[in-house]
Amino acid sequence: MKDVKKVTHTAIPRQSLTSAVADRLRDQIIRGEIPEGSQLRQNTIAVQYRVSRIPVREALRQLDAEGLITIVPNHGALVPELLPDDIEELFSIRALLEPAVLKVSIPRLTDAVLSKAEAVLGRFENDLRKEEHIGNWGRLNWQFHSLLYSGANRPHFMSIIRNVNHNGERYTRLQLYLTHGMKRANDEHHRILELCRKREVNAACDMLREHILYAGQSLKQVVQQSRSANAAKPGE
Amino acid sequence: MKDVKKVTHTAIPRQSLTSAVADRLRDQIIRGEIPEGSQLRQNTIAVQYRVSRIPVREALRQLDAEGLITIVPNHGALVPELLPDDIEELFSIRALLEPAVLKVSIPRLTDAVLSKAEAVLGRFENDLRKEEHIGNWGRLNWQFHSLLYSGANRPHFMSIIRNVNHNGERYTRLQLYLTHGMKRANDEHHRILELCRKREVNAACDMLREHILYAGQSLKQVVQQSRSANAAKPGE
DNA sequence: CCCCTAGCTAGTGTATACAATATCGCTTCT
DNA sequence: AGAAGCGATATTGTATACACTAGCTAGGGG
Repeated sequence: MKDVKKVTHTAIPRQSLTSAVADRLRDQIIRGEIPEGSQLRQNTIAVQYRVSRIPVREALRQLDAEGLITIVPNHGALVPELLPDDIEELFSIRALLEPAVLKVSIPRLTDAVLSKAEAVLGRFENDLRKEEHIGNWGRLNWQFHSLLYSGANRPHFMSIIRNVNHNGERYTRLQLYLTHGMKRANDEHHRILELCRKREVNAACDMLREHILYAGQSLKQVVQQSRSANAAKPGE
Repeated sequence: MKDVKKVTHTAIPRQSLTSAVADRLRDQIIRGEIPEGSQLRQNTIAVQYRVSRIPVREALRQLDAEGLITIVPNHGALVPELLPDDIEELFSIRALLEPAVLKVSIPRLTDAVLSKAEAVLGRFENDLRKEEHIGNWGRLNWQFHSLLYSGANRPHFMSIIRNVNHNGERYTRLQLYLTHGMKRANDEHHRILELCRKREVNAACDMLREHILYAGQSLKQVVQQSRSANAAKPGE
């Protein structure tokens, strides 16, 4: 009977409203549904989600610490603007941390994990064919990457990498329309996965680093172009 | 007259209670005044600081996102236990990120910054001689390191590095009693600073990496010993 | 006509009050 | 005596209410 309690406890992880609000806001920001520069009004969010402002405020504090929003005292929370320099920074952080984790992870990757990763790539390609529904590209991309790192058992690394990826994902949306970039990313994913299967640690890490750096470079270019285009016609 | 308003606005940056509470709690955790394993009772903290529980809760959310505490739903906030593996992880993150930032920073370091860093080392040695008052070693150490990186202008890097340093500082206290380690760290600081002055980028970055890795290694050893000693006499 | 200021309004910051949940000791039954 | 269930208490979670701040607009004075 003791087990029942434990099972229900893990089965129904009634998360606090704060966490729920944080998750949904994070998702909306990452997907670009809440665009950069937006003011996050506590009351508006509270009404939307049918909660009081307390959980909203706590969620905002958390997202601020994750780097997704910026809280200005007595001024509220903003989704910060995304500058090309930020992209370069975020992707160089990834290029440093992720290969280091992969290196430790590869020797401990099980076949189960590898085929899970393959399955994720399958779903990715499926979405890619449909052209539409690119909304969960970011989620699949993160699933793939984090699966590759799962053998390393490095929680601190993972927590940082996750945050940085989330921040980067905000930009990735822009690139989505460039099917070219996604196709290339997909090919690279397959080759990286293959190298992991063969346990070719150094080659896999090198390719991962290149993969990340290339994505950052091309993304930066897209954003720069998009910015200058917007600057040309500033009034919406 | 306009100026008056502006001046007072910048002069008295009345931070919110939430931020103030977060700062003081962070400090207490880093210094070890709140030891690992502690339960952070919202009410207790609120009474201590003469505030309501609202700012306390928000501060706790923030510290949780910074990795300094762990919030368990309906169970409160804990200062997590510090395991040797965590130390290794935290210091390898530093060893990856900080040299990368230093590399970009060195060419842009001004003489003013360099002498500021030197001054920090002076205060450090002063404290070292007095033997006591090692309480602000962590603060000085961080000042020195962040000064060296200040030329890079990499806010995302810095935010992560700051958090990781804070987490590591919790352990550093243990090593404080080993004056040997601190003396060595001080020497290394001087040599790193000298290399920065000479703009010998690669040498400085290499030495910084070694500096970090060595600190991590020796700290890990100390913690392991301390743990096994405590395990021998578990009942306090 | 412009500027400056006072008051109004929207929004954030904080406190108090209430609800839900967990913990621990006690009783009770076997 | 031991274990299971129940209840009292402490602690967290959430809502409502109030206080403070900032930004804007309209009105008055130079």
